[in-house]
Amino acid sequence: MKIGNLARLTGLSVHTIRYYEKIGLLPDASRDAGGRRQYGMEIASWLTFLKHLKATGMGISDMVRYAQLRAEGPHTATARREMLEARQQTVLRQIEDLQATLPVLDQKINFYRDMEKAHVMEAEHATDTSKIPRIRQSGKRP
Amino acid sequence: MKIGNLARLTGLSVHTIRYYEKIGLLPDASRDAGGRRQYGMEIASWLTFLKHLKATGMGISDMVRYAQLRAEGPHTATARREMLEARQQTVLRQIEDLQATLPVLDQKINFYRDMEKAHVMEAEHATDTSKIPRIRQSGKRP
DNA sequence: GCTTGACCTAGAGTGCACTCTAACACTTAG
DNA sequence: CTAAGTGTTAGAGTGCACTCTAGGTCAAGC
Repeated sequence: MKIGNLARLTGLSVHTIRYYEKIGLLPDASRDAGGRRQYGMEIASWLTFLKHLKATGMGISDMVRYAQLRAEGPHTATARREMLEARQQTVLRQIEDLQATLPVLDQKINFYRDMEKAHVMEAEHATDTSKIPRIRQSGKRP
Repeated sequence: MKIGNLARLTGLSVHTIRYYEKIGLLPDASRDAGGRRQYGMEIASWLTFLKHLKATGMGISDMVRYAQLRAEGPHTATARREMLEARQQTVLRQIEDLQATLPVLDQKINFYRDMEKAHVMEAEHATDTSKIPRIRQSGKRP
């Protein structure tokens, strides 16, 4: 597989794949006769896993560290497991932090709803629409 | 309240507060006789709300837009509510995305656990420790 | 034979959100 | 009176993660 193909497959840009190789996230690719990078499927799954790590908020430098451990062989299994367990914890904390923002947003949204209602009532009063019966909209009219 | 005090109160740096003013996240502060910024408590709660917006992943430019709407007055209530509702949706999506990474991490962690177990067993076999009874550690010994 | 398109390199540029520097002004405690 | 501390400005610098440019090579189809 050539680099453009891998890019299409993974959703990364060709530029990004070369950049990942340069910083050590990908092993130096083998080359064809013309010097072009040749990839196998295992690189696609490695990139997919990297995308998952990225989705956890892991930074490039940690991902490089993980890639180095992986390259060192099976005796780094424990170190890698510990990195992933640490990630688990940060993901859980991130979820908590995001969840904590929801009530804040909710409260403000309701505050604005009240503001809008008051604004409408004020307008109604100002133009004396209080005696004009409100039109009830029920169901959909296309 | 002077800027250093506000910084301590909100956990932001003095630099950041001035930067926020420059880009329009904070109204231009009133100054004392010596030209120093003077703040009231309402700025502290505004900054706290901005921190919540930041925690939702909102970028600076959107926060500036929100601040501008706020400065324009109550007739922008609807626009502001819509911004916050959009935020709600992105927060929910972010939570989902993070939750989706958890099984991936779990799987890999278990994979490494198995790898570690296999590694230990291999080592035991190599050094023929199979007949040496394992020491059971129960409770704590300081 | 020539054009097209995919690939190559080194290195420069981008956008975000700060973060810091230099050089100076003012206030307050000892 | 002076030193420490806090404030001021314009503008430069930082770190991250790409993203793009210039100038080239190479293979395949017409």
